[in-house]
Amino acid sequence: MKKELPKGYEPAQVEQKWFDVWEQRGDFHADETSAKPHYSIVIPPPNVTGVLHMGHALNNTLQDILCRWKRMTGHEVLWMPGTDHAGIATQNVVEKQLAADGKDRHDLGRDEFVQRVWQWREESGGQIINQLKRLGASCDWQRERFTMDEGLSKAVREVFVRLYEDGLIYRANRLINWCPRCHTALSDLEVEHEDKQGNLWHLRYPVKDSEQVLVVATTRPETMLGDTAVAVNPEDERYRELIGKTVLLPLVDREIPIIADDYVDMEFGSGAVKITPAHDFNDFEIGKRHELENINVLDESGVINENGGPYHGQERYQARKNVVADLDAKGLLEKVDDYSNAVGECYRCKTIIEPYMSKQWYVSVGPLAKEAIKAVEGGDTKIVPAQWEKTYYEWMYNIQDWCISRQIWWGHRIPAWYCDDCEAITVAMDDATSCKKCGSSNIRQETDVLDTWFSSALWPFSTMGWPERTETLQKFYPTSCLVTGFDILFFWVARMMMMGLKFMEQVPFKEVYIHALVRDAHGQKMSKSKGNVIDPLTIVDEYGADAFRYTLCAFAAMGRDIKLSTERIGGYRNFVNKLWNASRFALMNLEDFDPSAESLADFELSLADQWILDRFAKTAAEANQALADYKFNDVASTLYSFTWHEFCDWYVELSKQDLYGDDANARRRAQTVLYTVLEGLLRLLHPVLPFVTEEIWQALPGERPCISIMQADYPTGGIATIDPAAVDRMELLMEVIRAIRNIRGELDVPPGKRIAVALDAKSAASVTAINTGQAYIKSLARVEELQVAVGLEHPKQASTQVAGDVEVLIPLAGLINVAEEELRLNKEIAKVEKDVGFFNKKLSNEKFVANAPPQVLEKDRGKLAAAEEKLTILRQSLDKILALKP
RNA sequence: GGGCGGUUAGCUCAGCGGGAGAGCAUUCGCCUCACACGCGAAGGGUCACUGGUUCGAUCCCAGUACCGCCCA
Repeated sequence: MKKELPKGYEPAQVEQKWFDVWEQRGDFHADETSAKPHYSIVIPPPNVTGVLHMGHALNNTLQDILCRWKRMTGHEVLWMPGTDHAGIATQNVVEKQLAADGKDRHDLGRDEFVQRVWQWREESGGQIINQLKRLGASCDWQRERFTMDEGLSKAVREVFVRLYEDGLIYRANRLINWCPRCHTALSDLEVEHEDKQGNLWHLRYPVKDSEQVLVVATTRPETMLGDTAVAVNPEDERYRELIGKTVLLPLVDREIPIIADDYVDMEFGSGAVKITPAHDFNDFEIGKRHELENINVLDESGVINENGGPYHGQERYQARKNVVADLDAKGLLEKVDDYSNAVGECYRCKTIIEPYMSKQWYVSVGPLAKEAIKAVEGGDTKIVPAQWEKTYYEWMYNIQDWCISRQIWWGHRIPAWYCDDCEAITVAMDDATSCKKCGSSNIRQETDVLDTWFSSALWPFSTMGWPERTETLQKFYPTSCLVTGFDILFFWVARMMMMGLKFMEQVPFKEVYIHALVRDAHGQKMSKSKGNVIDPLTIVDEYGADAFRYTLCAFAAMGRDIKLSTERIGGYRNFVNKLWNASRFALMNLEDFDPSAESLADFELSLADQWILDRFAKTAAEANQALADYKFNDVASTLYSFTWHEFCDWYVELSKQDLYGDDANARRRAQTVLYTVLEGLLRLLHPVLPFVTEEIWQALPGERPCISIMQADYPTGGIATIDPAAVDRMELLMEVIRAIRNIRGELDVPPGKRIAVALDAKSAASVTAINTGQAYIKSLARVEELQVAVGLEHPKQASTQVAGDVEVLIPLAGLINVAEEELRLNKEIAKVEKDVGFFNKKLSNEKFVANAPPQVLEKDRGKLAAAEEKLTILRQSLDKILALKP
């Protein structure tokens, strides 16, 4: 498959082509009967309504890097994909469609509405799956699951029934968070708190049989319609006389007691608080303590109900205005302050929630949390970075029972039946037809569905076929790793821990890697309303999936948010192109090369060969370590600098001598090394850059050992025996080349001009090294004539630079401006003087010499000696230059 | 109110006990036969502040200031 690669890398067709091949061939499929060690990850299932955003892109790129890496290191990899039915979010989408036709879900009825949602899902749900594929996600797509699948629904029901039977699921009438728009209860986690600028109204409540008024402050004056007490602190001298008396609640003319409770903060406002047990969580607790009545004044849409007297039928904020106006008219409004406080909003529709009395289903999470805490403490599950463990514990220790019922239609309907004859509840695996207690068939099923997060809590085992004891579960559970953002640590990770331990009796994952959130270039959270959203697919179109993946990998440093800028992505696009062009260079020079006919061991490797092979070995080792440690940014930077600054900048240039020269053996040797390093480099890069590496790898000469690069072995270290002394010699040569280039650059010697260079080496070893590598110097530093010897006679007028123990001399002879050379030398001397001063000071410190470890001391002494020698040479050169001046 | 994180080159960020790093941006020189999405060279930082530990602190500890996030 020899072919000419285009001059610039064009990602679009390459990506599409390879993804189709991989998927159709089943390259991502996990085999549960494989004897290889397993590695498994379950995808955090995106909402079926979701469109790919930066968070998904980061999350899935990291998972894909891990999966591809593990696949190449001999593991049987299962990356389990799927989507979440996203109860409220999905129901909202379909309700919006209905609203466009002037209908609501009640016009359709429950069955038809649910049918309609399924239909929506068939037609337009799950587009995010195709978007993930565009990123190159190597999930086992044949196994794609959906939380409302038959199998997963069965798991949900099994879990519900067993928790109920164990007494861990119960019903209770409590205050819950209610979304007046979605018409459903929400768990505490589903409420987002946002600071809002509002008011604090100070209301006057007349004390009965007295001229006195009690002033109470509130941010929600309309709730006064449901007040059932006024509370003061028992220690508060101001009100001691009033405790036990009553006030006459204005507007509704209800008599309510003045009570004493420690909860009341004497410092806040007037020190007297209105108590509305049915509409405030704190008040609810106080109400319980004092056996106060709960008067609910709202209906499920946030409209004042019949308990609100004259305000009946008014929407809550309209009622607020009216209540305030009416109180003001009666002289009962003391004052209004500006006040900002945290307001709870529905996480799905941003409507301000109301604390609302209602009967809901709960999971008693205490016993489950206990196990989940133990599992992390005992190290069965490791959280990376470890700082998140603290957050995890904090939440687990303070966990509240989980409200799992939702008053919507899209979701897993709670498998409980109420008997109209005896009022017993029947909870069963199979749909009940009669009451378990009295046998009556006069029963009806609970209309509520379960919280979406209930089913996702089971994801790691439900997707593998639980409650059956499947082969998949046996092979791949517990999963190896979970990759997720910290925003769903509680929603999802904590609950998977609880459910996994309860039902599988094993942790759901051995490690949890928590990555950062992606923000815009200024650190702002990306949101539609701010208009700062960068669409991942647009990025993929513009820069290619590989470049985008590399960017995310490079940004994914632990413990910090990611500020994404398109400039950076452009930089990695250039990187991919660089790799592409280096490969083009290689392919052009490997046309007559047959890798199966050559072996590295057959050649006497050049200095450059040994150097690059040494660097490759170290790079491979570093990459593996960084991947094992989830240090994705280290992976990216290690591979970047090897590819660009070592392989391209140096080795490719160095190899040209041999590739273009007359020595056929040298050419074959260089071809072998070039091929070997490039081929290995492609494998090293493949987890991050799957598309471009496959494309190039397949274009390399010779036969491939396997059908796709993704099945090839991941390099872990050396591929040839290297003489460390050869590597040192190469590095000296490179230093000499840099020294010559420095002079050329600083003194504006035209790049095309070939010059003469004299090298005065201080050791025979250096002379040998330079003689061996003189072709490199001539080529890379554009040198015409090269002289080298120990104690070489210096040209009369020369520009000087020092490289190791080699004095680099470029004869001035009309080339160089004396004044500029003086300037350059002075600059260099100043630098080295600073070094000498630094080390002198350090080494003359007796305490340092007495206390520092010997290696440090020795190293510093060596550095001082080198710097001093360099300084001497430079000063001598300066003297010579000055002597030239008129 | 409780907790966590951040403050390093103009910008975005690595590093986290032994002479300050990268990418982008900047300056200079180059269309050198893989690549101008490129090549070579260069400039640029009291590592927020104040103390402490140490022979030695950007790095460890304490405090201050300012940003950001999570939970109530």
